[in-house]
Amino acid sequence: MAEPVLTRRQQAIYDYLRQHQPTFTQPPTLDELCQALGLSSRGSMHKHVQALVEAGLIDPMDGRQRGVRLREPVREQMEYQLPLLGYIAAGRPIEAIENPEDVHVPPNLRSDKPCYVLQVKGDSMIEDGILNDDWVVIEKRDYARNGEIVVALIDGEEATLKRIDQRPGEVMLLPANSTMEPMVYSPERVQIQGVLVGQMRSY
Amino acid sequence: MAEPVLTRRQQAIYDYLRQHQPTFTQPPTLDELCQALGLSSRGSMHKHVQALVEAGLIDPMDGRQRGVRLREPVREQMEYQLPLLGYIAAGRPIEAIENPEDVHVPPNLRSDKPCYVLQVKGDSMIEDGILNDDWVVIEKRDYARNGEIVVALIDGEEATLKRIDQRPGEVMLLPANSTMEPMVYSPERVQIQGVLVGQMRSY
DNA sequence: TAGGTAGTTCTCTATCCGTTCTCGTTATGA
DNA sequence: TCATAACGAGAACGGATAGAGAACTACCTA
Repeated sequence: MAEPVLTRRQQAIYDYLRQHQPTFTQPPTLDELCQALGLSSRGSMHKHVQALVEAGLIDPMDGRQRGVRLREPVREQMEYQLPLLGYIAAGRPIEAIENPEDVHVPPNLRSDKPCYVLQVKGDSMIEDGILNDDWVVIEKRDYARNGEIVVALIDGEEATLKRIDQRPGEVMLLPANSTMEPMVYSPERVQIQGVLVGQMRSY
Repeated sequence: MAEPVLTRRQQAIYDYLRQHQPTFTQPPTLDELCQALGLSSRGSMHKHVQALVEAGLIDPMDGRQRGVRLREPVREQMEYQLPLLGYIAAGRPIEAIENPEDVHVPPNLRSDKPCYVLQVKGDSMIEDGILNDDWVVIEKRDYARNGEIVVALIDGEEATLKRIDQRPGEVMLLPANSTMEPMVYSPERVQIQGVLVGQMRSY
């Protein structure tokens, strides 16, 4: 696809949306966008937004209110880079990297949802073919189906990469290492932070 | 394409664009280019830019404002692609794909030598974290150091992915699967086709 | 049912800026 | 000495970009 050619104003609006999207609780209205960028005409703003829709950077907002949504999936599909957020080791919090560098990830190793990369420390998933120092691609998600491998945060402080089995009243986190025992928690202690969608290793 | 023979001025403008492109938030206008290069006539600048367009170094700016964009070499994408040559399963020849498609491979999963990609069929390397359906990145090479994982062709017909141990008078191919036995051959029966440098898996 | 909110479409206007043109200067080589 | 190419200045034209504001529509809520 040819890269979209944006005018100055279109670029400014797009930049604003990308920069402020994380802080939005809901997408902005056209009037709010006008105020943020110093316009006074809703109609003019609409024209610019419409141009961004045609450039494929924003989802078409057919009449919907607060319908200005960045089109993440498609944009990142062409983008082969994901942030390497840190290291994950069983029993310790994710060790965050201060300056998340970007890692190349082939499109077939990720989903079309927002993803990030962690580097594995430890052997707790060794029998599932996930070794020490492997990179894992995680789809950002707060739920999982049984049998999926998830990044789980326990008591808000310990992060771990395990296969999950959710039953009424309890959650089991299953290592893939016969020297380790399954862990059982009450559901409210376990917070899912993402689901494994890809893995890479360098020799 | 005609070889680009640039005049002094054209070369100067092209150099300026290449040098300053990364710092642009938006492509420059002709007036801004004039100012940067010490001209005062937009029309003259336009003539030079037009020459660069005809030389194929700049995208045609059909009337667009701020349309002076360097034509990027399309090379970028190719750098991250390697051919998927086929499937490798212990004990059978590499099943070649008639039309080798290209697979995206991150630069840190390959070497700077020629490489290709195979898809693994079978469980013979499971204890080394290489599972059925994984992709492996292979550096094309006809020798290996002991302990490396190699693609080996036996008797010119059977290909297999194994860890190698070469001793005087014999070559051992070691599976990473406790249900399988090491294989021992005389050196002239074993031909090394490549060495494992990377691995990928999709969930 | 009325009124408010917010997206859509339209016209009008001003300015930016690419485009084309003419004209003059300088350097080079036959 | 003349033809030609490279270069530059400047003016005039017109399309591209931008913004304001009015009118309309769709939807939700009181």
